[in-house]
Amino acid sequence: MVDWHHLSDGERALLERLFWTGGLSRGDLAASVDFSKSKANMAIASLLGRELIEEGGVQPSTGGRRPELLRLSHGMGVLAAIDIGATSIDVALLAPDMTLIDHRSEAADVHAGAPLVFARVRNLLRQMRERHDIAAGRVLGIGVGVPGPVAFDSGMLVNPPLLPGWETFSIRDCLAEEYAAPVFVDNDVNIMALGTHWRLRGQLRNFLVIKIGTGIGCGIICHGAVYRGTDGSAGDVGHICVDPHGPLCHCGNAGCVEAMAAGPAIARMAEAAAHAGESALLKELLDRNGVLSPMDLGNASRAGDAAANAIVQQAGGWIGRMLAAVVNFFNPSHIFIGGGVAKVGPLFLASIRQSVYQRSLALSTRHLDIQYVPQVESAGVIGAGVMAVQETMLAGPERR
Amino acid sequence: MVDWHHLSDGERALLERLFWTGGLSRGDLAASVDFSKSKANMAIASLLGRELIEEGGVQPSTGGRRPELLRLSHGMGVLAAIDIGATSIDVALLAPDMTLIDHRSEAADVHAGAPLVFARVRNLLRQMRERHDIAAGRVLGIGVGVPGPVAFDSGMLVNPPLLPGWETFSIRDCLAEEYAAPVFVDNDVNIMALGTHWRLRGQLRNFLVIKIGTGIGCGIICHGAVYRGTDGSAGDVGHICVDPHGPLCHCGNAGCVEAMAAGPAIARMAEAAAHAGESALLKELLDRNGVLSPMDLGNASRAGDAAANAIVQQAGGWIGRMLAAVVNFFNPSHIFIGGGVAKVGPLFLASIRQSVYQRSLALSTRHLDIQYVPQVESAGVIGAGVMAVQETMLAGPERR
DNA sequence: CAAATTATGTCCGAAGTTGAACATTGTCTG
DNA sequence: CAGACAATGTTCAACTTCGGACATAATTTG
Repeated sequence: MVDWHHLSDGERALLERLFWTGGLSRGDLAASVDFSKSKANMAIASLLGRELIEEGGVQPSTGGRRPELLRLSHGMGVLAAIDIGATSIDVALLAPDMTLIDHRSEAADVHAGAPLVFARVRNLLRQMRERHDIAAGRVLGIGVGVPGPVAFDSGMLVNPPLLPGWETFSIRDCLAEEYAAPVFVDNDVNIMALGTHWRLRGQLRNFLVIKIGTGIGCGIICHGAVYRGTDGSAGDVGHICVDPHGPLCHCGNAGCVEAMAAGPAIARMAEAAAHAGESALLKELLDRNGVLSPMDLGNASRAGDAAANAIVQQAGGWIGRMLAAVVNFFNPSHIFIGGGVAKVGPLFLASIRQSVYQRSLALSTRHLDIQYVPQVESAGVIGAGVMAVQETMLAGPERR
Repeated sequence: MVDWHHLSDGERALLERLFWTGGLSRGDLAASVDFSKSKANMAIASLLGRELIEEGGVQPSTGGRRPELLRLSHGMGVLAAIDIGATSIDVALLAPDMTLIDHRSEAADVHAGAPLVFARVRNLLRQMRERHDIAAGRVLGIGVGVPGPVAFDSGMLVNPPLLPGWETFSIRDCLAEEYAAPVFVDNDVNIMALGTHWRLRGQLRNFLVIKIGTGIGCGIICHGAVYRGTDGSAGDVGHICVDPHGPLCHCGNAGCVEAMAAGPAIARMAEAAAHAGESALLKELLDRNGVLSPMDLGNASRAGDAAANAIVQQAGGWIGRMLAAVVNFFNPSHIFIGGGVAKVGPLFLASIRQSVYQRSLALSTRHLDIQYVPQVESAGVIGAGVMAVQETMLAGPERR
């Protein structure tokens, strides 16, 4: 395997720039890290010699000699990315520039327990490696996203409501049996935020990624880095109270957004509307499937169904109330909304926007942009891959 | 004047450590910035030669030669600190180690307008300088705290509710007429947070300082630095809604904490209780002064007055609801509560604590410490002084 | 008081950094 | 298509910085 340890600070800085920009010419690279041409070239030569970076073809000229693109070398190794969802597992192998080598998404029941789920994960990874002829030793780092609170340093889950029993299972140790590479575990929203951060090329300094599904979580990028808080539980916005007189939440308090506007709450409202005969369309969808999903509600909403629209607007309004509090406190430049419930469509986003802009201070919303997470397939595994690269290659040795 | 410009990165790092620690021996200093002894000694010699630092006496031995303390030299210059309150102005001169050279606190009416207020500020500063024989040129930096939202880069106020008309006045330009030193302006809560951060020697990474007075504001220290948000309005927690069915706030929305638990709301509740005959003690205090202050309410509460206690608990409960939302989102290690309303006493703090712990997630409150700001006189001007030092001496040249 | 301990000061070969000259490879113009 | 021009890549001798070894200094301990 290529030796990517023992990097000097300068070399690491170059790798970091290449990772975030996707590729630069020697001149641009030197300028972007404020190195002299000679210093930069020395480090570049060292990295080229060790095959950590490679030349990636000449770019169009801007009036003189054409610059030669430098980029992270595919030969240096691969990253393994694992994204555990409430009902699915995604496993992928990625090159250091975050291009997908292989990707499998499968339905899975997390209630089967962590050992079974990770036995499957390891199987999938092994199959992928064999298909592409990649030895276990060539895996440089492993990133894992899980739908629950994680103590980042230990990599252990802490009282995960959706993953009962997982708090005693060490994902790190399980994967260490097969891989020497370091394993980093974080919750799915931080992963999503990190992936978004990378896709935006690290341009934004302070933004939020909200994931609305069975629960509601929030990934925070602050000063350009993932913010995890003191106990790693920052961004747990699902239990922010938006109505003291609201319904009781399973957490014991009343009026949590999660109890009023997350997937289950929305489905319940839709089913109630269907039973009450407020919407023939929802009734029809309910009778067909036995349950109503956010997608069903979205279809009804897009078809102009009045009852569906009312539910979507109400849910968006509650989310907006919660976000208004967060915006007043954090003053982010952007909020990206993702998760299953985001699929209910444009009216949901519009309702959230209206509610936030109405309730937040003018100064905080002057430049605030609220939009859906730019959906790409495999967003989860890319975020996990970014974390793996960051923590293994780009962090100082003290983090390894 | 001493030349403190043109510092190398290494020298700046040493100064920064000395500023935050208050003084270190050569060995400790070298270790704390991870320099070799030779490198550190070279920089130390340079700084000593330019009289930016000085030797401050030997410390007790720990078994061998006694270490010689190094500290920022008083001779390098002074900082000017200005803290504008709603009804008072504080002006001070500080040494680089944040010891007070002189300090004046005066009542002032900010409604008289910024030009008049700052004419007085300049007068006070000039008097102080003359008394201590300090030329204007020896002022290294000026820090200003104001009770309203500030665009940090421009130093201008933005739609300040408490300071009408101030948004067109440039504090920076006004002081530049007399001082060549750079001027930094920030809102009073950030200043308070920065001062607290310095008093705790920069130990805490993520914490909040809540100021409850006429309004409610919050200073945020995130990743060890003041977090101001995208538009500089981060921490504006006063208009977080804690009860959608609550009373109308002057901001146009219903149920803002500020409308339910800040100084005016508490006074109103206390006066209502007095008029309703619920408390003889409050009635007596009201009759004596015509109004009721947080201090009056605190005295009644400490005397065991039931009506006063009920009000204090109610207000603390609302503050706690707001903080619970913020804690779920931000997961700080500490929350410090200050401002005039903090004077109502221990029951207020207890009510806040109870409300927060009840409504926040267990994981977030496991290590959470909520207490009053460790009150020292002149906390405001010290915070402003810390900002001045940080932004002038310790920030890279690109910030100046 | 000798030996051990701790802190500080100095030196020098090794390693890193730099700017500027030089080399290379392209475009553009007449 | 020659020659001017422009951007990029490479080399090198002068210069700066570094880290460890060694020397010195002040105390405590036995």
